[in-house]
Amino acid sequence: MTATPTPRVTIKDVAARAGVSKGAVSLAFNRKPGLSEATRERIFRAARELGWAPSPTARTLAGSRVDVVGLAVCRPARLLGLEPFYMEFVSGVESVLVERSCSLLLRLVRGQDEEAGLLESWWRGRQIGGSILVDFRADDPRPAVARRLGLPVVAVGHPSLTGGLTSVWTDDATAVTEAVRYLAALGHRRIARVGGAAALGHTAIRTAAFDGAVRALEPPARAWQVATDFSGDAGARATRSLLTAAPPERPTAIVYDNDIMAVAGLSVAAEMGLRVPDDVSLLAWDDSQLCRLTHPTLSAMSHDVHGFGADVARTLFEVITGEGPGSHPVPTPVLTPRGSTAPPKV
Amino acid sequence: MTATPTPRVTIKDVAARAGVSKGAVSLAFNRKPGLSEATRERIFRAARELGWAPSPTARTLAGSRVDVVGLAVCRPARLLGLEPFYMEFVSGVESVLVERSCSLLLRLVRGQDEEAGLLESWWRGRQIGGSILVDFRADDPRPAVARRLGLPVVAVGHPSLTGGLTSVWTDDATAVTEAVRYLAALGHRRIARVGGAAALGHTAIRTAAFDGAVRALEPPARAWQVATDFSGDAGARATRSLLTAAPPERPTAIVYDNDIMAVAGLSVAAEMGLRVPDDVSLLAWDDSQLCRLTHPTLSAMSHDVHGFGADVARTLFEVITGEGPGSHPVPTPVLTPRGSTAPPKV
DNA sequence: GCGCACTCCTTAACCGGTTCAGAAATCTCC
DNA sequence: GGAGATTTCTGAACCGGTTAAGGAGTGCGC
Repeated sequence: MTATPTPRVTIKDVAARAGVSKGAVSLAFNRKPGLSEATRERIFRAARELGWAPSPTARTLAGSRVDVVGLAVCRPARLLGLEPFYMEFVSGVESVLVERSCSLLLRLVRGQDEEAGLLESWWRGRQIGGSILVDFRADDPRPAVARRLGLPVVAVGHPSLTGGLTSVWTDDATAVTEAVRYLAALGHRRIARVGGAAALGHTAIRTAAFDGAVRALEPPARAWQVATDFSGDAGARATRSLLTAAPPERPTAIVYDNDIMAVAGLSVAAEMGLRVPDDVSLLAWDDSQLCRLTHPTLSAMSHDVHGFGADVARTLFEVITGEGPGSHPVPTPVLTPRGSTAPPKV
Repeated sequence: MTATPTPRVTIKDVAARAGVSKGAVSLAFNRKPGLSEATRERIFRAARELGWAPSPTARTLAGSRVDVVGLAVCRPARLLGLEPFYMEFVSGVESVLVERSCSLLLRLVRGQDEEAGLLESWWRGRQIGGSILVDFRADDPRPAVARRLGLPVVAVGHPSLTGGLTSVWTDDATAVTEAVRYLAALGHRRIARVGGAAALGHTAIRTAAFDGAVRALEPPARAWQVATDFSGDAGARATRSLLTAAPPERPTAIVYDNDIMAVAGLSVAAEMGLRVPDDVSLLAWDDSQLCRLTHPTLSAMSHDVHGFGADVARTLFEVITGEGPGSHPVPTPVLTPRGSTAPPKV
C-alpha cells in the first residue's frame, strides 16, 4: 500500500479555474448573497470539472458548523451485539444524517462518567456538532455537562429523566399499562414482568407503571417484577425462577422488557415442559423481526425503532440550529398480538 | 439551549502559560526530539492546568494523521438490526480504536458503488485515515478505488476476493468442511445448507466448500443448497421448502449461514411438527448468545466476533503505518455442539 | 581564542477553508 | 453629469495546529 501522492485539489484550484478569488468560491458554495448568478454558475462548473468539494476539516477549523454528530452507547459489548434495538436505531439516525451529509461518530463507553468526559473532549476538539444521549439513569451527569459546554444534544428518554434537555421519548408508562390491561382482559390474574437494568430511568418508569396498572385491576391481580441486565441469560434465569413455583404461585403471563429476553423465556418454558401460550403467555417489547421467527411467534409491544431514530436525529438538527428545549413524544408502542399470548388454560 | 460561548483554550494559551512558543508545545505533544526534559514537563503542566488537548481538526488540517477510521456497511436497515454480528464486530473494532484514541465513522450504504464514492469523498476530505471494507462481491469496485486513492484499508474477506488488499479472514472453507464431516460422522447422509446472499464472495466460498465436502463423503451423500438474503424470513422460507418433501427426499441436517436463519429454521421445524434434533439436525454459524437461548440450544460454528473486529482494527493500524499488503487469517470457527444436532432418528 | 558541533528553542510559512472590510463597477435619481 | 446607493468581487486576517529553517547559547578540541 504505497500511498499514491494523490494530487489534492483545493479551493484555490477551483478559484483559479473559475477566474475568481477563494472568497468567491466560498460564497458560492455556502449559498451566500453577493455573487452574480453567472459567476456562481461558473464557479460550480469549475468545481464540477475538478471534482472538488469543500474540505469539512478546513470548514470546521474556520469556525463554521461541524458535520458530525456523536453517539456514545454504554452497554457491555456482548449485550450490544445482541440487542437488535441499537443497530436499528442507528440506521434510523443515519437515514436522516445522510440527507444532510452528516456522519455519525460512534463510541462504546463503559459508563456515563466516561461518556461525559468523551462529550467534553469531542466538543472542545470540535469533533462533533451535537450529540445523541441515550440510557438515562438517576443522577445522570450528562445533562449538566451538556449545559455547561453549550453542547447541542437531544436526549432519548422521558422528560422526567433528562434534566430539562430536549428529549424524544416513547410513552412507556402508557404502553406498559396497555400491556397489563390486555393480559387482564384475556383473563390473566397472575402477571409478571422481567424488566431491564434497574439503574436505567426508563426501567424505573416501566416498573412504576406496571405496579400501578396491576393495582388498578379489578378483580385484583397478583404481580411479580424482576430486574435484569437485558441479556438473554438473565431473561432465562428470571423466567426459570418465576416458573418453578407451583401453579397457584406461578404467573400465567410474563412481560419482557426486550425481545431477546422474551425469546429466552420462550425456550425456558419449553425446557420446563410448559406450553406457550396455554400454560403461560409471553409478551415482548421492542418488536424486532426476531419475534416473528420463534414458535410460537411472540406477541409484542411494537414500535418503529427505525423511525424513532430518524425522529431523534431530526430533533437534534433542530437543537443545533437553535430551537429551544422541547419534548417530542413519539407514538406509543402498540400491542401486536401473536401466538404467545392467549387466555390462561390453567 | 443557549450556546454558552465556551472560552476555547488553544495551543497559544498553553504556550503563553509555559513561557514558550507554539512550536515548542507542538513538539512536546508529539514527542518529538529537540526539547529539554524540563521544558517538556513545564509544557505538560501548563496544558494540564488549562485542560488543553490538541484539536484533532487542526492537526488533520496541518497535514498529520487523521484519527478516524471509516466503516461503511451495506445491508438493508431491517437486516442489520437483526444481525448480531455487526454490532459485536463494531464493538471489537472499537476496543482497539479507543486505545489509540481513534474514532469510528459509521455509515450505512446501499451498494458498493455508493460506498466507493463515499470512500473517495471521505479520503479526499481527510475525514478518515483509513477504512475497513466488508462484504466483498465479485467485481467489487472498492479495491481499485482504494488503490487509486492510496487509501489505507483492510479488507475483511478471503484474499481471493479482496483484490490484493491486506485482508483479515476466517477460513470459511475449512469450517464448512468440518461442519459437513461432523454431520456425516453423526450419520447424516442428506445434508442441506441455507446460505447467505449469493452475490457475496464468502457465500460463494462456502457454497463451493460445501459442495466439495459433500462430494468427498464416503458413502456418498445427498446435498441441497439454497441462497437467501440472510434474513430470518428467508431462512424460514428456505427451511420450509426443504422440509416439506417426504422423508427420503428430505434433508436430515441443515447448516445455516448465520444464527438468525437458524433460529427461524428451528421454529419452522416446530411449526411443521418435526423434532429437533431427532427428525432434523440444525447447525448455525456466527455463534451469538442467541444460539444458547433457543430450545433446543443451537449447535454452531462459533468464532470470536469481538476478537475478529479487534484483529481487523489492529491490522488497519499496521496498514496505516505503512506495512505492505498481507493476509491475516484468524482462527477457523470451531464447532460447538449443542442440542440441535444428533444422529438422525429417521 | 576560534571554529565547530550540538542542544534547545523560535520564527514564519502552511494546511484549506470562512469572513469581513472595503474597492471597483454599475445603477439610480434628480 | 455627479452624488449616493447597490451590487459584485477581492484581499487579508484568521481558525489551531505542524514543520522546516534558522538562531542563540553551550561545550569541546586544538
